[in-house]
Amino acid sequence: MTRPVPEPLPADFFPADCPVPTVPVLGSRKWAWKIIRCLEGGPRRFSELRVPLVGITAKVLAESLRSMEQDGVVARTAYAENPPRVEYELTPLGRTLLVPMDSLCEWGQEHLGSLLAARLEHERHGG
Amino acid sequence: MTRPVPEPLPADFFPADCPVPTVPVLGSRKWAWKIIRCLEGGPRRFSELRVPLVGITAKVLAESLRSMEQDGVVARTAYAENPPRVEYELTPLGRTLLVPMDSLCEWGQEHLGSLLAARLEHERHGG
DNA sequence: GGTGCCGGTTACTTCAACGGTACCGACCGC
DNA sequence: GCGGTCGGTACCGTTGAAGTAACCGGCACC
Repeated sequence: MTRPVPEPLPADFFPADCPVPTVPVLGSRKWAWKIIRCLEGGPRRFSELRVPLVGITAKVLAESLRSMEQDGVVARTAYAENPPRVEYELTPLGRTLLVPMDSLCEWGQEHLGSLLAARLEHERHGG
Repeated sequence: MTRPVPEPLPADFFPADCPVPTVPVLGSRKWAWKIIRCLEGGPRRFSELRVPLVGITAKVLAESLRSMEQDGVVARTAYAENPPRVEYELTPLGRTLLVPMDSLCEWGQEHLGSLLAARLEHERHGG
């Protein structure tokens, strides 16, 4: 192994169209990925989503859905009925997210425990 | 098409050990994934990392590295030399993150443009 | 003794996401 | 007119990550 960091990293190591920022763009919302999972099986109503998303408030769910609608991954359909009915579903673009999400979930199943354990370890030691 | 949402989602749709929360746990730090990419090729020094991470400040880089060290994905080695030398590298656990990251990057290369375009679209109309 | 390098730290500010509570508008049945 | 359902909005506070700016200790070089 005579390959101990051959060359330094250049300032343009990340090109302008680099997809790495994808992760923080997508991952910043706490509930977004759970919502995507809930919509995987078909359209769901607002109050129907609140059942599996234990602990979410109406406000946060509405905010998350609006932002996902804005991103084009979720479609909102309001029916002029009474009582009101609103359905949310994944767009084709939203469905494409299932692939990387599965990959992340697979990682989580194998390694998330180690990571959280290490995090708790340091919390105990460092205070 | 007689399958329009057959059954409602149960309250325990997400099991306690569900890996979906992996995403916000990992994705919350803006620079973490870029740092991982920088360390992919081998150990790097603190100031060496600042070159490709255009715009990061020493404080944020130090914070990010500490938190990643705490999570067990990065290892820090300080050498008692002068001027001081500190090297950071991926742990085996950190290397396992390259797989889901590649998956997300692949998604980003195909679809991140659409998402950002949709986001800007709504900013113009609604903003 | 002054300057610079390296790898930081500290204090302060800003900002987005989250959480909690309260309330709304329409229409129904009583 | 009263309450209930559905799908929200308004207001307010908290938190955690990011950004800005200033400074530090140790040594080497001049």
